[in-house]
Amino acid sequence: MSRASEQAYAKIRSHLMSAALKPGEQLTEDQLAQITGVSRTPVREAVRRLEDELLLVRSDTKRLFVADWSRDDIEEMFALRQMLECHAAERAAQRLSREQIGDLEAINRALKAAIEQPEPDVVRFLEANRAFHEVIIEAAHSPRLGQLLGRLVEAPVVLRTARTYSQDDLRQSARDHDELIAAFAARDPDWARAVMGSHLRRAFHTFAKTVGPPAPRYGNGKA
Amino acid sequence: MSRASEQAYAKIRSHLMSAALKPGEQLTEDQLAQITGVSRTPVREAVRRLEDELLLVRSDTKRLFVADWSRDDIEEMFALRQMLECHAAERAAQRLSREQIGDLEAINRALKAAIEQPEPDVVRFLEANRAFHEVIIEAAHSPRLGQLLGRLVEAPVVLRTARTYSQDDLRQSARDHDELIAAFAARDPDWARAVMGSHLRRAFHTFAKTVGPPAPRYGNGKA
DNA sequence: CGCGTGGTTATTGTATACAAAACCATCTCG
DNA sequence: CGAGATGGTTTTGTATACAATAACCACGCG
Repeated sequence: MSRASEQAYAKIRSHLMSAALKPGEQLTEDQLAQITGVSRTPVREAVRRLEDELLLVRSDTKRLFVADWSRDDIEEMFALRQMLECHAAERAAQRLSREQIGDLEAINRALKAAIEQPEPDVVRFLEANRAFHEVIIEAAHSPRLGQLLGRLVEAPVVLRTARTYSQDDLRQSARDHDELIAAFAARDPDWARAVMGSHLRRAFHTFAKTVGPPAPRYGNGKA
Repeated sequence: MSRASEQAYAKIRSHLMSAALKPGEQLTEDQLAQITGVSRTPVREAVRRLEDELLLVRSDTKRLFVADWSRDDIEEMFALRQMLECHAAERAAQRLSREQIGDLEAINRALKAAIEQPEPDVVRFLEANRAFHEVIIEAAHSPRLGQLLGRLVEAPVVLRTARTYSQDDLRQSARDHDELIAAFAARDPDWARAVMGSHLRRAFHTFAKTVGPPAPRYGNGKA
């Protein structure tokens, strides 16, 4: 993307991450233009992208708001992500090159290094985690699959950066990654799929704990 | 979406369907502005949408082209669609209201009516087919799932409207729909998923026959 | 004769001014 | 007192002019 609109995108996104812009808050294009230092035209471009990624939403009458993900939204998102990313893992197991498997090992070493400190470096962890999954999606050789996943993966992470991760949770993720690498090395698609499935499902529950209780089976708070 | 950009979107799309704009052809924003009768600003908006739907693509240096779907692209798309829409069928089986099941029956009657003529009305068939699947996705109650599917479903259909459908193929589709309705009425998610799976996989093969032979397992024509 | 190189044109990206639509407070009239 | 109309204000949508960048082409050099 071009310079100004890319810059606008990055800047708005970082404001969302830092919670300078809060879920539910209304935004105007002018306001974002001021924040980003470019005119409304590239801002509109950036906003469209962020809408696609579900970080921003529009009301019925075109007013712009910071997205506010409910627990149900997050569960739905994880279910879809699990479906797609299990598929990716299965394909990747049949396609990963030796080099790519080596890359995954290196990334996971970096991820472990970020954990094993007096105070785990969550930012580095998240970055390594993202890179790990990206290699897998890349290796799946399904461009549209990558595109669809790009939409889903970032949003809840970005909007809830404040959440706390226990060191045990992080370590379990690293172990999952180790097992995924083993499945890939064995070229076993079924194994890879199964590990990815439990990896993501656990990640969901870990994530959900910090958000709130599940919605009741029938009826809801609004009724 | 707003008036001008919506109009631009619809007009460009119909040009793609009528093959007035051919796969691989380069486009300029000015040219599209002339065709649609609005300025470049809403055209850019429309183009973004069409890029999202993979009907248009950009070269590495931002040049715009009509997308040209290969057989492999179409197969990939159908695989993703199958994964997502089977999920939708499963959820829909647990959630469809009596009214919605009635709607499906009505839509499928209309679909059959479009087929059972001396010369099947393919346009009406496609429209009924789209409506049928839409009810299911709606009933799945998963807004993001609907959003993802919206991306995938239209593109190849639009870009290959010229294809010919045999009356037998169309009849088989109608029968699949009948069985889906039966599965929904029985509230059997497994059954619904299975029928949807074979329905779409058959649709892919039907579609693929008109496109070309599968790519060889190793190597390709380019080498 | 091939290939870089500079200038020229075509195309996309950005800013800005204006138009249309939505919002909101207030007033009017039943 | 309240429902709904009304006008001013805010916000989004569109057109247009200009800036930046990429493609093109012709020319000269090795």
